[in-house]
This record gives sequence, C-alpha cells and structure tokens, in this order.
Amino acid sequence: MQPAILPAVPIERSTRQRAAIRDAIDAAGRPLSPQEVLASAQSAVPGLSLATVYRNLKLLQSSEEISVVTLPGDSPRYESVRHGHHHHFQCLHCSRVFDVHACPGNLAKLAPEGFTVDHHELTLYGRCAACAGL
Amino acid sequence: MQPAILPAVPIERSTRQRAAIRDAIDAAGRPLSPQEVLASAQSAVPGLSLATVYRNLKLLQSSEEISVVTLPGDSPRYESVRHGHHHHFQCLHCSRVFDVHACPGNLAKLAPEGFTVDHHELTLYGRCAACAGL
DNA sequence: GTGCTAATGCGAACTCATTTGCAATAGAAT
DNA sequence: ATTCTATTGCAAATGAGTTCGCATTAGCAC
Repeated sequence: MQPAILPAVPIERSTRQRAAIRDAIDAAGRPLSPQEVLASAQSAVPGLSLATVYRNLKLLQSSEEISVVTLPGDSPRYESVRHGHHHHFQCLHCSRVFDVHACPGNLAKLAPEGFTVDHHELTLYGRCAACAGL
Repeated sequence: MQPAILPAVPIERSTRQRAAIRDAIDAAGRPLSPQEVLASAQSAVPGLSLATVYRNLKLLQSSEEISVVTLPGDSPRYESVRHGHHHHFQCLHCSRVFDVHACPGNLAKLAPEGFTVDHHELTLYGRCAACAGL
C-alpha cells in the first residue's frame, strides 16, 4: 500500500533496446502504453520483447526519466518527465492519450468541508484530431 | 472496445440479497467498491457472497439504478444514478471515494486544436475529513 | 402447497496486465 | 581478446479483479 520511494538509481549499461524505448517515449510527445512503446521501439529493434519494455519502463522510472500517467478505467501510460503540471485527453475512438497543457486551476475549494486537497487529475474525453471525421 | 448498449432490463425477482446491496449503495452516499458493498450489505445478509454482489452490480447497472465510477489507477466503484454531473475525491490515506458536487466547467476549450471534447473526469486527491488528523 | 425457474453460495476458472526464472547474449572495463 | 555480469528473449507464473458452472435455495404465480 505504501508507495515505494524510488531513489534515482543510475542505470548500469546502455543497450540498443533501452535507447529505442527511451527514444520512442521521447519522440511520441504523448503518453504511451507499454504496447505502444513496444510497437514504436520495434521499428528500431525488431526483436524487442514486451518483457524488456516493462523492465525498462520500471528502470526509467527509477532513474526519473519517465513518469506514469494513470487514467480512469485504463492501464497506465508513460511519458518523459520534462512536462510540468498538465492533464490528459483520451480519444474515445482510438484510445490514444494526449497531453493537455492547461489546467482549470484552484480546485482545492471544490472539496467538501474538512477535506484537504493535495493534487488532482483531469481527463478529457472526445475525438482527437485524427479521429475527428471517422 | 465498443461499450455494450445496455437496455434497461427489468429485474425479475426481489431478494434479500439484492435489497441489501441496493440499500448499501443508496445509504453510502459515496461510490463503493464491490468489497465495500459486500461488507456493508453483509450486516443485513450475513451469508452474502461476493459473486452475488458482482451479479447484482451488473443487474442494477442494466436496470439503470446504479452507475460505475472509474478512477485513475484503481478499480471501479458503484453509486446510485440519481446524482447529476459531479466529480470525485479519493482519500490518499483510506482510499475511499467521495462525491464532489462541483465542477470547474467549460473544459472543452482546454483541448488542443482539432480535438472535440465530449465529457471529462476530474478526481481530487487528499485527506478526507476522517483521515485529516491521521 | 406445488411447480417453475431466477437467484444464490461456493469454488474453480478466467482475463489481462505485469512479473519472473533461466539460459543465452552483449556492454564495458581490463 | 577475455572476463564479468547486466540485460535480454522466451515462456511460464503471478495477482487482482471478475466471471462462471453447478447444485441448492427461495421468489412468486397458480
């Protein structure tokens, strides 16, 4: 239940697989699912396995290069850490997730009396630009 | 991927179990997990099983008495349908979910160019009143 | 009360994302 | 080139949540 406190552990070696995974996430500009990472990184490393994607997603989190994006009712996505506070948009048609660099802000006051707000997650749903006409 | 279209199917019989489950959800005033429904409804029907809770959660959804609340990175909760548009608060300490009857509103404009916003989900995180001092 | 069958309780089975064991491979320091 | 061991690919295993098969129980119409 206690979330593990992950010190920024240095990664030991540099491998083609890890580079491909890192590049896929950096290049995407949006949070990717493990499957999406696999598909994208396989164009650089065809034999790449899903287990390696998972292992590296965990390593890259430990080294604080990527962060997890959790969405209501869907499995986690991963994105580069550089982005500051922002939210997400999920397309109802293709299920892809995009960044939304805006925030309604000042949501603490929405909570009931006696509740303390620490942070918040906002997810917009609709059609992404690519799926708009489909 | 296509969400099943559930017609409001009438429930055939009324049982003690179903009544207890319905009452637990109605009385809670906040979305409950299947386990919470079980625990609460078992005070009325001690022998109640989790399978029956799941079966009735599904039935009560079909009959449009309850709706599902999905949260980032957590399993679904269930609540009475009567509430209108609202959001949720999850306590970081006890994991319970509460209703937030407020909405920042007008979020469609936050989406990127070419994106269409259909609806949105907002989840606040922090300490609930009961866990404030813990 | 009788009969029909929906609903229940139990445990086993399933789903799906994620993790792990293990032998083989390949960074990188020497 | 050699050595050491982190990393990989594969397949099997895990785990949490949810569903299902089946014999039994219990609504409800008659």
